[in-house]
Parts: sequence; structure tokens; C-alpha cells
Amino acid sequence: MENNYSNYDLDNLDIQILSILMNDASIPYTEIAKKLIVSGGTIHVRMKKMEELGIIKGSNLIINPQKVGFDITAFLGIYLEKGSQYSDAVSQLKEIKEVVELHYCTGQYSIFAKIICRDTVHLRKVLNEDIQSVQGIQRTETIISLEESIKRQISLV
Amino acid sequence: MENNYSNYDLDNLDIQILSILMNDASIPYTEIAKKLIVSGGTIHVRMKKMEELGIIKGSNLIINPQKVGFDITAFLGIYLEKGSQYSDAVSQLKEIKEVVELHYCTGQYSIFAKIICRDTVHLRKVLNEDIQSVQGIQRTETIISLEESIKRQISLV
DNA sequence: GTTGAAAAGTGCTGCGA
DNA sequence: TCGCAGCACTTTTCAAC
Repeated sequence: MENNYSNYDLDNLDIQILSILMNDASIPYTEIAKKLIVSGGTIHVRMKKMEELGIIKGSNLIINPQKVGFDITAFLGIYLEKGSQYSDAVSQLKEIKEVVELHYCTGQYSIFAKIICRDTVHLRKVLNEDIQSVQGIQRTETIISLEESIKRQISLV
Repeated sequence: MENNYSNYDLDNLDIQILSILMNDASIPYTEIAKKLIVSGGTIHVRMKKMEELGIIKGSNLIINPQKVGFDITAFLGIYLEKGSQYSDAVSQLKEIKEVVELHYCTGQYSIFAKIICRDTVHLRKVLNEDIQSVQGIQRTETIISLEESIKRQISLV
């Protein structure tokens, strides 16, 4: 695994290419090339470089979870019995497919998770059965999202 | 804007196409067609249908924020003076580029936000200057992520 | 709704500057 | 290191099933 950190030597062109593709990965290289006034080959070389450096981790399709029947987003603050149980708890939480994001945190919670469920019945099942059976968890606090008003990537410029 | 909700009549083929592309949007239709034993044209028709229905919201390039110099992820619980100030606060928070996710919530916080910053200096500037200048905010609680252990999409199957 | 193949457009590679 | 041109591949379209 490559080391994290470091800005490398991303120049302005690299940043602009990323900025465009971060919002829509389906834009063709030739169009980006026209917009930035370089050749398509240059875009290709830059992208390849950034892929090799691990700056680009891939691409994914964004779907509307509500439209495929997943209607509830919740955040879960998790208190662990002991901090040392973190990695154990994580590997158990990874098995729960509804957990889409998980952070090791400062502050009141040891672990902070984002989960997406179909409906209230589904959420209750995940909270009461799946989460509660993870060893090392003392107790949890649930915050339910009633509306996701912003969802975007960081702005590089 | 199309109405949200409803499962539509996504059949098994639609679900499987989405499942593949959600993890890697660069896989060619022809390859998906081979895997699911249908023609490339069918994949194309299904994708077009799902795009028109608003199920697919686009695609994006996943970048490693640390490698482009964004090293700190934080969650922000925001208390509003009055609940009625929500939409006003949201439009002001939208202007802060470091805010990448924002939810209207139940529970102790009115608003829950995710922000990504370059370093501690940058974070302090966002918290003390940008967030504090938003009208209607009473106080905030900050949770800093020391490690993102899981980051994925929902599993449709 | 699906298929298969033709047409159009894009990505990739090597040579030259 | 960058740009250009040719080849391979993909997406898109469409007539036929």
C-alpha cells in the first residue's frame, strides 16, 4: 500500500481535470481537453499518473437511495467498553451491509457510523439485532436524517 | 423535479446492473452484458430508463482527499435558535465549500454536517469564521474523524 | 423487450517535435 | 514533456425478432 499524505506536485492542470471529473466522471477526455486547451493525450497522461499515485481511487455511479427503496439515513454514535476493542468492532461492523460509512473519532463517541435502511422496520432490525450483537459496544445514540440537503465532493479550487 | 419514493418496477436485471456499476462506473456495458448473459443493447436500454427515472443521478470520480491535501474530516452538530431558521441556515451553509454533506435531523442537533478541511488551521478558520457567521446558529459540537474505516454504497442485493 | 450488427465517437499507443 | 495521428474499443442506434 502506498503511503498517504503529501501533496505531490499536482499542478493547476491536474487540479482542473480532477475538478471536472469529480462532478461527472462520464465527461470524455476530448471535451476536457478542449475546455482546458490541451490535447486529449495530455489528459490521458495526467489521469494515468494520478491513478498510479493513488490520488484517483476509481469511479462510481451515484444512485438515489430513496428510488431504490432505501428511505432512511441515520447516524450512529457508538460508545465502546474499551478503546482497544476498536479494530475488532470495525471488522464486525463491516459485515453489516447497511453500514455505509464508519469513522474512528475524538469526542464523546468512539465510533461514528452512517447507516442506510429501507424503512423503520428495517432500521429497528439493524439497531436491535445487528448492531447490538457486535461485541464491545456499550451503548449507541441514533440521529435520524429527515432530509439530506447537501451531498457533494470537496472543492479543489 | 420528479417525485421521490416508489420502487418502480426494477427487476432483477436492473438491480444487478446497478450493483456492478455502483462500485466501478468504468466497467464497459459489453462486459456487464457478458456477465449477466444479455446483449449490450439491453444494458444500454435499461441504463437509459433508469437515468430518465432519476434513479441514476450521475457518476463521479473518487479521489483520496488526503492525497490532494485535505487531511481532516469532521462532523458538526449544529443547534439552531429556532427550528424555522432551517432553510435559511442551509442556504448559507451551502456557500461554505468545506461542507460536503448536510442533514436535517431528529434528536439533539437540528442540523448535522460533514466538513473536510486541509489542516487544523483551515478547520479552525471554517469553524470560527465561516460557520459562526451563519445566522440562526446557537452553538455547535465538533467530532473529528481520526480514521475513515468504511466508505461504501448501499448493497442492493 | 431483446437482439445483433453497423455507425459514430472515445480511449489508447507510438512517433515526432 | 507535450501534441498529433492511427488503431482498438465502446457506446449508440436501429431494423428485425
